[in-house]
Amino acid sequence: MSQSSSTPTSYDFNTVEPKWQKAWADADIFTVPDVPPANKPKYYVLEMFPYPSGQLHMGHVRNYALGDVIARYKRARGFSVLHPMGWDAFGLPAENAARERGVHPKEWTLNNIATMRGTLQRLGFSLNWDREIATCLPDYYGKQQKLFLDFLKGGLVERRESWVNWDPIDQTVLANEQVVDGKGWRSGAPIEKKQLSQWFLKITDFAEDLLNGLKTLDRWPERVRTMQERWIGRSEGAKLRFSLHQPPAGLDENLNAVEVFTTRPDTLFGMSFLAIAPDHPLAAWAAQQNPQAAEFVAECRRLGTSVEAVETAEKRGFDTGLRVNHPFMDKSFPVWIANFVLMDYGTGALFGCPAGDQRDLDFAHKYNLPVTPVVLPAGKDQADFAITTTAYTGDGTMINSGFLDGLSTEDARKEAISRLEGLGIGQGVVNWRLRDWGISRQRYWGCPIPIIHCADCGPVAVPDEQLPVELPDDVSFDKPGNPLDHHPTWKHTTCPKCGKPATRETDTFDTFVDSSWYFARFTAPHAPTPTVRAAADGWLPVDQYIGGIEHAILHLLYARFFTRAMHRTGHLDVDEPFAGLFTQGMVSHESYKDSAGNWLYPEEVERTANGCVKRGTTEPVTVGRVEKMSKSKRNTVAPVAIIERFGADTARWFVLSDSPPERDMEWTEAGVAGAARFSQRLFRTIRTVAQDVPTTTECPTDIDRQADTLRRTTHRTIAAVTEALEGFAINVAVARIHELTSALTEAEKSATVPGMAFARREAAQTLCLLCAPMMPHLAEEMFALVLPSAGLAAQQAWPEANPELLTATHITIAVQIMGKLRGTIEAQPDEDAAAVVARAEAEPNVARLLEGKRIVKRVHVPNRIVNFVTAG
RNA sequence: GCGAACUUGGCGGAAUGGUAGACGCAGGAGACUUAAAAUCUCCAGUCCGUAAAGGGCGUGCGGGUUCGAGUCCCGCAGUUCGCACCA
Repeated sequence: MSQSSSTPTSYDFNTVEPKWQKAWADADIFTVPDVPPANKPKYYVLEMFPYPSGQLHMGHVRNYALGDVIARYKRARGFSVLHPMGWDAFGLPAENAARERGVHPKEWTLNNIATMRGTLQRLGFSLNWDREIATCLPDYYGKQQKLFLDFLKGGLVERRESWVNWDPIDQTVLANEQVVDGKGWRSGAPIEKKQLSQWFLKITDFAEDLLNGLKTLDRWPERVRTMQERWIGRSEGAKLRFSLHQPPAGLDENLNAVEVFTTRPDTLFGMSFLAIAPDHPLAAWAAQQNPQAAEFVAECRRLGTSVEAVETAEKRGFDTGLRVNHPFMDKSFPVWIANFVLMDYGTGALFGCPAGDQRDLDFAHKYNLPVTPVVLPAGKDQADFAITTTAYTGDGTMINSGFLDGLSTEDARKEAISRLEGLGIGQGVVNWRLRDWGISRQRYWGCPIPIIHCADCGPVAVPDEQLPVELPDDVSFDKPGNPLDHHPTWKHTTCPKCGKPATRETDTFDTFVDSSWYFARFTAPHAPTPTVRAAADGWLPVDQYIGGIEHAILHLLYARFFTRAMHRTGHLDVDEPFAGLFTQGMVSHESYKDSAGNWLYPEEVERTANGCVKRGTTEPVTVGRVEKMSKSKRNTVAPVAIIERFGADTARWFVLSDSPPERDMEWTEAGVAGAARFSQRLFRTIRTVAQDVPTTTECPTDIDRQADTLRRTTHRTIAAVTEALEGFAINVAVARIHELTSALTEAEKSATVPGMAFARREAAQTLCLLCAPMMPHLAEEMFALVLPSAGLAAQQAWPEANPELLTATHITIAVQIMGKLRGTIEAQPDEDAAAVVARAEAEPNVARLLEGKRIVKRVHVPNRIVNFVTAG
């Protein structure tokens, strides 16, 4: 069979994809101005920017394909769409590469960025590349330093001592997750707790606001809001001071009373001990006095970081011998150091009421401390009520509680607080689990903290005109510790205040700082100030943010905090950065092991009739579980390899096809092949229309029923795909496009009936535009065949469904008896109810089954069902 | 321990309280071909029945609401995720 047309016989993505990418770039259609145009509504689509680890992986492809669908769809719907991309480019892997392979972090990072940018561009994402930023470049991090100094002026920054995990070999601070079983993850050295002076951002200033703001985020997943709510952790209670019962001589006066936080001031009469954290100042004093106390404290610290210590959770304590006075009773109670008391929650001290708290009860049993029930549950008799193995934490009536006796738990709480306030030793307070954000890191590859330390003036802000404080390039990684600290000259400078010799802060920011405001920088990425108000206020908030659930708490909370802090310091005018949040699932794949138990890459495995073997051999391969793609399990598929074999559109189409975007999806060879097959079939179908039907075809007034049916399918598909895209049901949109494609292919058989030429052309043009958000290159190629003079598909308006064509020409109505399907009948849309019910009753099978039965009710739901309810 | 989500064919999944299983993958049968690939057509929850007609059973399990429940309510189980000694 000869193909006389100039169009190729199959869709050749290798030549087509670069062609359209160039056409988009030449037409400059993804660029938007810093200030959103007034004549169009704005829409800001943002995907979480990647860490430049080396290669783009499938998770990125899924994330960015999803975002691109939204961006292209919204553009077609008439929005001015901001869709930028950048790089979260500071971080430890670059330093590890430097130590392991001798590559400079900057070179390593910039090379990775170049590689990954290339892959993103080959995928044809509709990004505004002029806005690209990399957090490791002074142009970005210098503005971040400015923000920090403004926060400092605004009272949102504090310097204070704080406990850190110190790795004595690597000479660095480790995050909790880098400490494994009490040892450094790289060095294996036992980790020490050390106090360091660190910078803190006062996120707790906004605790209430961050909590309340969650209520306004109605386009966020419920579970993310719940996680943040718990993380912020508001609890109401009281703070009160217990004075020491005979304070020992020589004790610091500040330690003469111990302040505790409690949510249950009503249970004060059930107290049997006071417990303090091993890091509590009074514990430190006890440790000085008593070697056994010192030993206990040291042991708690050693176990504090290990996972099993938390899991085994045995309550242990050490009696200091000190005693405190009860605020309401003429009694005193022992002060214990207890391993389950956390220094960084509340005040680092609590009063133990064993009857009302399970932990306190376990502790009391272990050390033979008294248990006094103070809350009597409803329906229980005080005479035979006792607490044995389970504490009672619910509400009830107060007993054994002096002036609180007989009150409800609720009233007792209020009464106890008012008495404490009356005595001047306590008050009702709100306590937060959220703690201030320590941002100092002893690392090289991060944003330098713009502070100069002067012996006379203390820490001094670097003056604005000296920003950015740039990282030096000439650093060495041959010694442990922070290369900035070892650098021969970098840190030596003069004090901006007094002019005397001084040293720079050599700590850098936590990299979470970098990602806390990049969405704002994207609105004016080259401005000399961190933001430009008209740009930031015009584009923000991000209308749709898309990324992984793993950032549900920290990144999203920090970004919400930064936005408020930037608002307070005048850098922008919104409080919530992300109006809509979508969390997409992971990409997973089967895993494989050879007979020796080594992991194999998918391309090393071949499927045969008798199972899987190592490619080119007969060595059997064990097929393991479907798991998240990871380098360690080697169950990864490289996007570049897929693009080369199948094209960008096929890769995009497949990651969007089967699974709903919020769920995990499995990457399969068969699935990609199916996607590739579909793109070819779609192309052939559209090309056939382009060849068969002249572009000038008009809709004839007299149209055949088959043509009319195709038209209705087309318009119903428009409505269905639109609805699916609006609801992020991309897999459903894909299914509807499959259906219209099949209908159009089917229509080739009746190509000559009246009206079919027009119906086919309409369907073909519609298909091009409907699939354009997902397969933009193929869409352009097809669109150019169908409507050669109409310009780019990427610039067309989204198709509109004609309401008159949204109903089918005839409808199948289900006929039920007692809710069970017994037959179907055909009906006109909105046909008269009586006629439909009569026809339903006459349907042979229905009539047969209704014989001898009395119909007590006929339910008719127009265009849907008829249901006969019978009796007897 | 606390909290949340989820549970539908061999698989991924679809379904405003109204014909459960759309669409895809894998599978089966056939057409085309010397053959294969590609492509196309048809079949396909399960059981009874002759692959007909028809019927039974079916959305994790047990109840409930309703003319009608995958969908709403109550209880249970399982899976996954998050937080985890939070006073």
